[in-house]
Amino acid sequence: MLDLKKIRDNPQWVEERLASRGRAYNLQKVYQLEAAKRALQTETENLQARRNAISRQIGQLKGKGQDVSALMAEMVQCGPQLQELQQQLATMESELLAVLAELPNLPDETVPLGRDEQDNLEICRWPDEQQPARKAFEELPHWEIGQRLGILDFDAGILVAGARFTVLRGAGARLNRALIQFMLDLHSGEHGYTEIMPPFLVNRESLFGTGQLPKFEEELFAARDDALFLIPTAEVPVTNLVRGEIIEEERLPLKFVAWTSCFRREAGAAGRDTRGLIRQHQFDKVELVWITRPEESGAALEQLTRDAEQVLQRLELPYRRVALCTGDLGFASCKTYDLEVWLPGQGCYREISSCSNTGDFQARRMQARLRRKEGRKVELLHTLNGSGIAVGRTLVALLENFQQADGSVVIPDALRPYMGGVEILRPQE
RNA sequence: GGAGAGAUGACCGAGCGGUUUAAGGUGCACGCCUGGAAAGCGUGUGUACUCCAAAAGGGUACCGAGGGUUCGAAUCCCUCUCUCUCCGCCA
Repeated sequence: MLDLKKIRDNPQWVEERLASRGRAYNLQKVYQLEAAKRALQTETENLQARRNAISRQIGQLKGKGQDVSALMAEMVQCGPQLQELQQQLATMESELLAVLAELPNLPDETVPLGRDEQDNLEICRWPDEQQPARKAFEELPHWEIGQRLGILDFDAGILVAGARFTVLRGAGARLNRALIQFMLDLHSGEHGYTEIMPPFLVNRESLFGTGQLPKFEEELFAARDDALFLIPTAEVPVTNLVRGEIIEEERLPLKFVAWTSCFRREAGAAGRDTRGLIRQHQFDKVELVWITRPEESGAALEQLTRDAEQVLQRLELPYRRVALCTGDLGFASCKTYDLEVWLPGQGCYREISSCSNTGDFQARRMQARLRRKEGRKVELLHTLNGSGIAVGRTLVALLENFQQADGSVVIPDALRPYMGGVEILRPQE
């Protein structure tokens, strides 16, 4: 959520920043509501002050056994009038909140201007600046590799659940688990993150806090009889760990890593990535979350992204880092780096991690604050999140990058200890 | 799922319709005292919004959440959420 005071003090700048996302946001309603609300608030509070004063007087006089009927008579009109004002005020406040809650975050000044993903800025490639060379044989897409190996069973997914669900079998299931374990060990053991195992179902308050609600409800799976939703990302339960908290400055930054399954309805994605594991209703992801002081979040995004890149490097998967342009930025983000892994089966780079600084945008929704050592002042925290990294897509990348001419797939060194020493997956038959 | 108890400021804990602008204690901060510390004494101690050009200083709201009764609600009524105890069921 945006800072109302900032909107009030610097409307032009805010509108300009919002417009850089590629569509016009009309803030007229905010200005009007805000001004009207303040006027109404003053009026209401003045009346409340009067009521309180007279009520106190009544109490005191009554205590002395004096007559209070004159004062009581005066107060009789006060009640309904006050109730009317309070109701108007409450309506106005919730209208204002509703408008504010749907405005996206302001892009950071360092974010490249652009309309859509075409305008994203490539920062670097790994292991070098070349596009990875094609192999001497025809490289297959992962769904074919996986089916030949007998580890990806798309038909079974459809059978037990439906489209966009997949069953992993044998070494496929093991590989998925090995990747999770490898990533968690790396981040908690070497990068200093605290491992979290959060609930996979969350309430509305949490989803509002991180910005999925109210605007993106159609993207979520909901529990029918309870006010709970399946998490679309671990960002939701993990970031909300600080909701409503005031954290002592010296405890920051907080760094969390969590494996969860993620559940997304993919409502707007009909027809896209219908084959394979790229776009599923359920997938595993290891997520990184930082809670920082405001002045730290810029540097934190760089570090968080490097931590995510480490996963790809250790797994020897070629990738590039891309800075999203203003038009491609997510709702809550003020700056995002995507990591895109090379997929030879498709001959392109695909997103495998998205690392975002949300500044104080989520913190304001969550009322997550810090207390400064000096001055004891309270300020909003900054929150960041990034995939470290998407497990299903990593599995895809492994299959496609380490496939051999004979249909086998080599397991990279870093993963072998987690695969019980298995070094190569061979086609069945 | 059934029965009961409860939810008050950083923490403990009183209050159960108007002398509470939330008693008292602990903690914390500052000051006095001390060679230094402890003890003792004194002062202060939340959040949000708002009024004022700003500061100083006011005002309003917040005693789990939301409604209601009342001139006035932490206190009475209703609904919900959560916690604890016992019973049942269960990985």
